Amino acid sequence: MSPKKTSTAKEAKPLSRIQEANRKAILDAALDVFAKSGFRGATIDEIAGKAGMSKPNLLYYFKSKRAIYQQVLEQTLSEWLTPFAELDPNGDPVEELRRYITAKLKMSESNPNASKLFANEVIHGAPVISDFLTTSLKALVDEKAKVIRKWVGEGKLAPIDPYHLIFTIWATTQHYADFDVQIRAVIGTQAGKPGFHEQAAQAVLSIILYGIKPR
Amino acid sequence: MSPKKTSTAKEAKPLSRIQEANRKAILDAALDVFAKSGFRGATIDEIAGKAGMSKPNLLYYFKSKRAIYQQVLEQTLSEWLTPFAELDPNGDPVEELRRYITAKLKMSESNPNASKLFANEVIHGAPVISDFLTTSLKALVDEKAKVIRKWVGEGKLAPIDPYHLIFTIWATTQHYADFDVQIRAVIGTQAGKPGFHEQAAQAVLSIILYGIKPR
DNA sequence: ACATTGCTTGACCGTTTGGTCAAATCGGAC
DNA sequence: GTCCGATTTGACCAAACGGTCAAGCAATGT
Repeated sequence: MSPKKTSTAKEAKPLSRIQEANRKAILDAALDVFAKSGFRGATIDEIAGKAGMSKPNLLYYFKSKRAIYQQVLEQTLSEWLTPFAELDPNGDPVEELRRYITAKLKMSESNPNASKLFANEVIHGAPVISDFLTTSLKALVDEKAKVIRKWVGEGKLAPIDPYHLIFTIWATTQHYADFDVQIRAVIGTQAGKPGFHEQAAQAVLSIILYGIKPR
Repeated sequence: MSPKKTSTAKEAKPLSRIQEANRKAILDAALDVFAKSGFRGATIDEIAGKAGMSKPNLLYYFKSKRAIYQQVLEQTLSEWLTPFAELDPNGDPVEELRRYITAKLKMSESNPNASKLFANEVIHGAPVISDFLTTSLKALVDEKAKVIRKWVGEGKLAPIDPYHLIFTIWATTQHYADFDVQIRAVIGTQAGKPGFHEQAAQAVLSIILYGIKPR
């Protein structure tokens, strides 16, 4: 709008260069620490240390531990849902879902902390994002469920419940991020190897697309 | 020394009636609290309160917070894996897996706290049970993977990687326990209704057995 | 009745942690 | 250089928490 102030309640601050850099450092560090230790287990000191500053300095940029948590969670959520929002009603259903599942698995590999942060929040009852879940997320899922139902109606997908399909995709893809320690413990060395995540994507896709009954 | 016993290191204590009752009350309360708040977020005071006793009294039965956690985790783990261990190599593969998935979903419904406790532990790097994961669990999974591979070899299952199939089943079934808050937020009122978990089981089974491609 | 053992708790301690504050330092505008 | 606001931090505080301890209470055997 204007260089002056017209916003409802929040001032549109210019955000100096150093502010921007420090806020980013804090949020990056916070994602690590919150994902590793949960909200309660994380300490401001550790986040500050990882961000390369003192605790009071961190609190100069964010007014409380909760404020950092909220910010990093919010930021993570939106990027996490991007590929889901991009499911194209006009594309080929199987191809769209294949793309989505593949993208989600790649995200779980490249940024497992985002998944863990979210999982932790939800497991503990979503105290911070329950509003978001019942409004924005629900609306988005309802919309995509309609798309899937349309695909089913057109005979382009087997007759499955769209919501449970979405849950199944979320569950399987996020599992590779959230439970990576368990997966590594169970399958041993090969979990870290380069081709592993492609193999996982292949297997998950195969199951979800074709099932396990012999064909 | 001891009156008679000659056990390796631990004495086999008789465990009086009142001890048994109190230990059980503590472990039940601890499961609730640890599942809700995680290890770090849980407080001895809250566990003691829920178990109907004072904090020092609780510490009379368990020597530390960690000791309670270890015990409740251990106990939960074994019962959690029971239906997996019961996969019968001589049964019909599809029927065996259907039974397993159904049982697991039922457990997620009746005792979501067990699932949440475990999920929390693993997400945070499995500090307490990583030994268990790399030894007992790995051995069990390896054994069952062999069974699945045999089934595939006999043409009774489509050619899928057994480990990823197991992970997929774990992921989907536990999702209904760990993310129940999100599921309720997204699908609204019908999540609590009586038939819901049967419907979920139906959908999950349909996807894993037959896939989503039109047939 | 008494003693011994098991069970329970109020009061307390040391540490950790979220958050504050006043003072010091930095950095750009003039 | 000088000034002024932005940035940074050492020192500190209050609350929360895990754990201890000595003393009280209950139960059981003799």
